[in-house]
Amino acid sequence: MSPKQDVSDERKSQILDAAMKTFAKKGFHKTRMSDIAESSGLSKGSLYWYFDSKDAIILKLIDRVFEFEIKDLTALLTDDHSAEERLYIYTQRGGQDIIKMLKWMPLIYDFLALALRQETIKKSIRLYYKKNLDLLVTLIQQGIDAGEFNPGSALEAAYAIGSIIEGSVMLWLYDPEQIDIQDHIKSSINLLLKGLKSSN
Amino acid sequence: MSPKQDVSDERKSQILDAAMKTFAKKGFHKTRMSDIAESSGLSKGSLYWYFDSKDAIILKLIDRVFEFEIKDLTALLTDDHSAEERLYIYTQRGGQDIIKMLKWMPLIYDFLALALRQETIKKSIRLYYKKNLDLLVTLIQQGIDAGEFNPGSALEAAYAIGSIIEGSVMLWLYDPEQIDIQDHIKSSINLLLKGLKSSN
DNA sequence: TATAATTGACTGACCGGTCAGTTTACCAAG
DNA sequence: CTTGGTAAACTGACCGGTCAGTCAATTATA
Repeated sequence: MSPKQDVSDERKSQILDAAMKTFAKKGFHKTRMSDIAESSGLSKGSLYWYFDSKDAIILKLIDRVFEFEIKDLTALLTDDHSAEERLYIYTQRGGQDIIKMLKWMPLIYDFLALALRQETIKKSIRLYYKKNLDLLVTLIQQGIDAGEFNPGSALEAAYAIGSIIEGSVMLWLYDPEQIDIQDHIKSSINLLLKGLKSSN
Repeated sequence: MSPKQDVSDERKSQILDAAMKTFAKKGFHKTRMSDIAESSGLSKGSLYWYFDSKDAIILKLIDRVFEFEIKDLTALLTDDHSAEERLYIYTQRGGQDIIKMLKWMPLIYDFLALALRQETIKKSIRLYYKKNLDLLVTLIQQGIDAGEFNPGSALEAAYAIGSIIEGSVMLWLYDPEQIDIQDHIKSSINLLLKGLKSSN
């Protein structure tokens, strides 16, 4: 029997929360282990009780951020709206998620930059995109099968929609005041859907 | 009269070239001033003769990378192809440029991450996007005026196209083997153009 | 000969990681 | 309900490597 109840899960997430905040504000390099310690309410020594190194914290955080929460999205595949409506729902949800993530975006870009240099991290991100695209492909294929969309490559259309969402985030991030990202995604997708549905 | 001919421009670009290579490979933090010195063929002391600090080198490099080379693109606005053809030319050129830039992408993502934390850098990037979008808006408006495209917001369509290009790069970067970015951009733009031209 | 350009050994601040020691939580024996 | 034993949890002063930046000395050029 352990002489104490296990608090390690709680501590670990305490540390990760603190690290996430500090990394987002200052970036990886400028964040000191002592900053994380202070912000987590623990001591530097304790950080090393729960994590092997600063890098280990970063890696764990990447997993956490790109952990794929697709559960409520997969429900979209079986509900009874039209494919077009479901695509809208998908993109609107995406937009909302992104707005919620605004304060973490600097951190996410640190991760993306890191990923371009480290194959392991690249893989998690690839997986993340892949799962999103797969869902889109299925959704669009359903629309094609139902005669709602023109026949054509569902994959290509999915890439187009995925690109629009990713790219919109990019443009928005550097000018969040100017741009209403929800509107912008919506009108872009609208144009695209016209293309998907048009008869010529 | 200066007793020597001025070599400072040459040295500066020597240093910036070396820094760009090393930063792209290792990232800002892991790059040592001695690395840049070695790669530039100069000594560490000389770096400080031409630049005040490591940060100064980074800032200068950002200017250089996002320096907007729009000259040959503005020519597009006045040539005699159809708006649609000119849009294709624009996006194909974009694709080509991006492929050329592949090896610099990690560096560019470092910049983008930095920009989200530093207002000055953010401004250069905002300007970069703005100039691109302005050109697109003009191009599309010409298409609308010529009756080639449906009337509608040229700005919205420009955002859509801009997003597609940016987003395509994003998806491609993390899976460059799988994706042919030129094809992907082309088919996405195609779908969008169908939307722009469709009558319903 | 004057000055611009260059060098690289050196310095000192900084910080990731360590560890000897302390506290806490829990349990079993008295 | 003590008390004492035990191991987990926690602490922060400290260590040692690292590296941006300096500068006295040297070399090249006009």
